[in-house]
Amino acid sequence: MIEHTGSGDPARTLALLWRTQERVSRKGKPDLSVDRIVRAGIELADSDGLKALSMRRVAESLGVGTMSLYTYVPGKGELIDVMVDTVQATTGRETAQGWRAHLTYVARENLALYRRHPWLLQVAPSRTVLGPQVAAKYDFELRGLDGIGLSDVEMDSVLELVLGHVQNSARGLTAAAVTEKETGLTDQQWWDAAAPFLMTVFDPARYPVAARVGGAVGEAHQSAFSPEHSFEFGLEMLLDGVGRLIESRAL
Amino acid sequence: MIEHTGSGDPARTLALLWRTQERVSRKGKPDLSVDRIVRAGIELADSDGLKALSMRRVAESLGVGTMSLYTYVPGKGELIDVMVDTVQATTGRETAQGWRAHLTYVARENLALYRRHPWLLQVAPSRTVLGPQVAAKYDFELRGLDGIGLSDVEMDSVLELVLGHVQNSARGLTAAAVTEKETGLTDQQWWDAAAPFLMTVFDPARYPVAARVGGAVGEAHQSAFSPEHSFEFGLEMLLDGVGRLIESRAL
DNA sequence: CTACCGTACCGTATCGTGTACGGTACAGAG
DNA sequence: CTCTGTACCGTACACGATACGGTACGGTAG
Repeated sequence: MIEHTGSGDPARTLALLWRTQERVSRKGKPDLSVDRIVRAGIELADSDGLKALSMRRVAESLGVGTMSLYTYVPGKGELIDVMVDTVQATTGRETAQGWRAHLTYVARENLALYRRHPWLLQVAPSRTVLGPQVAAKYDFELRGLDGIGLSDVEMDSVLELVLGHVQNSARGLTAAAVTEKETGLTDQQWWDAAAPFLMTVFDPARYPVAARVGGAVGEAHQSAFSPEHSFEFGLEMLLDGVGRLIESRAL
Repeated sequence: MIEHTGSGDPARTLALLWRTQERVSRKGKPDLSVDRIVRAGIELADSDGLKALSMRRVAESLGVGTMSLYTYVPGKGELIDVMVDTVQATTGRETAQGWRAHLTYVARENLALYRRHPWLLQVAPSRTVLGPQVAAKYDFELRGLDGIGLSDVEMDSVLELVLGHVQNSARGLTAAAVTEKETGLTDQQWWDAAAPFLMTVFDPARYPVAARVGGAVGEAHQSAFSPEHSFEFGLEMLLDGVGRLIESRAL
């Protein structure tokens, strides 16, 4: 289940993200607000996953009617957009010495973000959410790459590459937990149910390398060691490549 | 919208993937079949996206009632699983000289696969679909990394890293098209609608680097050059890192 | 040839979505 | 007190997946 966001008018979405509406509201007593709704949405998604996020459930958790939400938020897509932007603010902004330490820090912070909010992986990254928190984070992350010889486009490409790797790693790290909640089946249970059947059908003669490697990976996975190591190992490789690029630009 | 797959019994799903059921069916005249259903599903997803894939629409395109599908397929999740497995068979299997050429070939083939079937990006990669085509592809892709000094787990990690990069690149490359279909808005239209508002709110003083780099990336994007280049550039970096690893293992 | 029965197919119903529309009730202004 | 704008919500609709209980027919047993 990949959720698409921001259904309609971009200007409307942006106004919401940047809170431009100046909700004066003399009349009536608004006990609801965009922030309360967004907070409730984040809580719900954190605990039960994106699939469980419905307007009805958000409204219930706030003790209001479903349609009341639409006074503050144009629709579900936009709500998710604001949730995404809001959550970016929780990443750290420490300045590190040098681009390599900076990118390592950025990678770790983003990985932690995905761990706190696994549902971010379920949101389709189709059109970037251009909210204030996203902008601030983007600015911070680029700042550590500024003035070391890379072009603007290269800075963006490098950052994108690192963040992409983080996202892949996050998938590996949180997949088990998310899938377990989604399907109600432990990885172990799933394997136990699948294994006997696979035995009869997965011919090691037809797939010799896959069988051997798959087996080894399965064993390594049980020691719960592989995903973290894979993250660090991939990051090192990337940074080495980036280092070479920077050196070539510095000449 | 990320679609989750394979709802229920793993054994049932695997039996479906490997076509173990031996549908003898003396009685009645089955003009329907798993393959026909899967083909229809792939066609529908190719042209209209995963979001448009509903049991009703698949049934309609086959000229049968919705519930008839359930005679052959346990549910929508399992249908998607079979679709995913089926589509893997279309990737090339040419043997290349050396691991670097092999990985480059594998990366390109996978990128092409995503281009042919963008909906693959919308399927949650939660639990690998262990079908015959996936197994065959995995085996082929690993074979080119066998016997060059890497451990089994390392072989898998390297492959995963490359495929992850391909997936990220595929997102960049196809995002525009998919999002356009999903939202009915061109990137250009979206920007035109968003730009005037962003001007008023996106303070270059607050986000100096982001503003500069974002602008440059936007311009580069218009020349439709960046994503392909980003794919190649990232791949080179990864392969350099892998080369270093292999050298260190060869000692 | 008839009776039977297993199976392919499907009509209907249930429950869950997002959200459009038309109220209702209340707070503040005149 | 009247008027009006707004916060909130009840209901309805158009989808979605899929459980359940038929129906109709082809092959087989007698």
